[in-house]
Amino acid sequence: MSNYYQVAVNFPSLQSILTYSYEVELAIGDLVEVPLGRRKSQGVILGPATKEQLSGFDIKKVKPITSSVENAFSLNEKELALYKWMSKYYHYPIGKLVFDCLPKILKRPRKPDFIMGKNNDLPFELNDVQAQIVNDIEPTIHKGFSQHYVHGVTGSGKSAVYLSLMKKVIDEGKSVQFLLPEINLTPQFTEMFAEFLKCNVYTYHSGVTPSEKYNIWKTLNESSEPVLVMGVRSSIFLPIENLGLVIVDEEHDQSFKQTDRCPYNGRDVAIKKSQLHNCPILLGSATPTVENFYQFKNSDGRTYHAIHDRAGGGQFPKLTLSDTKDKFKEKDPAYPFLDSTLEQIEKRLEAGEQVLIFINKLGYSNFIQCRNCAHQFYNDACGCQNNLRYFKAKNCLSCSHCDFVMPVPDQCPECAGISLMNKGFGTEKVEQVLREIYPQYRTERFDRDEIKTTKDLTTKLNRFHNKEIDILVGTQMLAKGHNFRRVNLVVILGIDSMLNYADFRSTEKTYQLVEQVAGRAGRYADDSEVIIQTMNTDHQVFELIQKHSFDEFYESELPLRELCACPPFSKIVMMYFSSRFRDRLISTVNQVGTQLHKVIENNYSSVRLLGPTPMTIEKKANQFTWGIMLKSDNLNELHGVVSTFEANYKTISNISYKIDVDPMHLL
DNA sequence: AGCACGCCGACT
DNA sequence: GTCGGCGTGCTC
Repeated sequence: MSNYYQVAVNFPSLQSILTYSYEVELAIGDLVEVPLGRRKSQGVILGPATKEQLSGFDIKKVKPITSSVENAFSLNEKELALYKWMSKYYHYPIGKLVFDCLPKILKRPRKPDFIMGKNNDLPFELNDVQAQIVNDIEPTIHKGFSQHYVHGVTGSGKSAVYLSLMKKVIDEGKSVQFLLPEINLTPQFTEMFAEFLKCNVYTYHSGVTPSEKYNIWKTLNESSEPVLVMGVRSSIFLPIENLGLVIVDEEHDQSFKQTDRCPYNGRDVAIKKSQLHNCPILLGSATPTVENFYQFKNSDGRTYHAIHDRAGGGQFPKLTLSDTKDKFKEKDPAYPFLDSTLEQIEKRLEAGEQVLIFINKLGYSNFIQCRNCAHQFYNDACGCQNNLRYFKAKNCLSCSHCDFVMPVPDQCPECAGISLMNKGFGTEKVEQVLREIYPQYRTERFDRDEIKTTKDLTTKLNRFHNKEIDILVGTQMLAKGHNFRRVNLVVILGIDSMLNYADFRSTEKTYQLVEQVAGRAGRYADDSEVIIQTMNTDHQVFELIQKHSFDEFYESELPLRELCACPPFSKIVMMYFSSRFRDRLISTVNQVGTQLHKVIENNYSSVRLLGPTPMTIEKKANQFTWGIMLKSDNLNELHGVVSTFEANYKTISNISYKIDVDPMHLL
């Protein structure tokens, strides 16, 4: 007599749950190998198949499970519950989700590397504010699920709060999951925690090999010893027994959102996970997302804590806005620097200090153009409509949306003119300009082009710390987590493109960037400065940052969000449709649009539909993409619309779609 | 997603 | 003739 099971199979269809039989009894969560068509696939047992499920189709079609996976590899109840929740919330097939998130299964697990905690006593006393926060949160450790927020300026000592709470949890024999962005996961940070905790500390990030990841999974799966797991978003899928506390540091960070496959937000999955494990979660940031600021200040069952001052009494840098309107021409040798900015840079360099320059663009210029016929270079290969960026050292033009690269031609392909001009600037140009103006100082770059590996990163940072570099020109890579003792001046260039970006979060993102950048400077001096060159000197966000009144930015942003029915006042789902054929795509999205309008009208009247509209870059890598936006303050109705769509949508060849719940970027 | 089937164009 | 392009359809 064989048993019938519902198996979530690793294949990307909405109906990824199929029925299989097996002679031996299997448990829920067991991983198995199953025949799928003419090939094999992996699956996870969701449960026994009921009579109704079996009566739905010809029972003779049910195939037997090939084998259960070796080493009794099995998901526990809580892991499965988390995957089930994600599958529903993100409208993503469960079978594919599980095998996307799980490390690759290997034959023979070994003991993974970890740092042994030293359990030393904390060598510091918490200050009053920190102690108050710990005292407020500590009693909740025993009381099941609860949510807490620490909003602390850079340098305010959030880590001391984390550490104190972690120590208490670990000492009680429970485990801690600590989520943070890749860039903040430094060995020093990890070792600092290990120094004071009575448990093994595991780190989990992109540098950890697949076999090591599997070993960590397996070790945690088989042990219930208290551990600290410090990891990036995907570490949330590690099975941790006896979880006592979850911490998400830098909660606002974009890198918690996965962009490929299932577009989940690790922070939100972490909240769900702590709910399933019935333990508290602590989010922290110097620049909270507007959503969480609102949630934690306004709803029951959540606590919000603020640290307004830097721990050592350090000062905040002065913010200077320098107006670039009509100030310079692009052939000016100092472009894109204002004279006043250069004066300040010089002053700092002469005093033996170092300087940081931020630009959120790579390369030498945004694009090049023929002086004679105004010809511009586009990406003809994949049809991206945007200009190709110019990289001077590599002498090439490259597309920022795909991997297309072409050499710079000697003459204009239109008119054979030989003079090409540069428009806009990036890190490479800024580096060159500074090297020309200050040959006596060492200027280097810190961006994705220059830093390819973690080794490059540490080498560059060490050289900067050792003052082998005077001026560091970098992208956002440089804005996170680092402290530089000799830096008291930071210059921000090209922020206008961020501010003017058509996204309801553009002000928030600008605010976060400036605050984070300001956090890099002047932790150790009292005359530090951040200079922002901008054409929007009168933008309110700068005024609010200048005043350094902690909450005012949020208070000013909320009414705007309410007015446009944006988060936190509504939830958003984006539906993207892509195809190589523009006409087929447009007729499909229009059809879907009209049908969804009817669905909304009949059953989900709280939902608003916007679009269909083409993506800002409509064609990318030979694929056209259009989007439909759904908004509602009623999450159930929003899910209802998406589910109705999924139930009724008939797959059309050459058209694919993707659902993004709680998107980070719109179009 | 794979993988096969099947239906058309252009090669030894 | 048949090799291979990819459009279509299915997976318990």
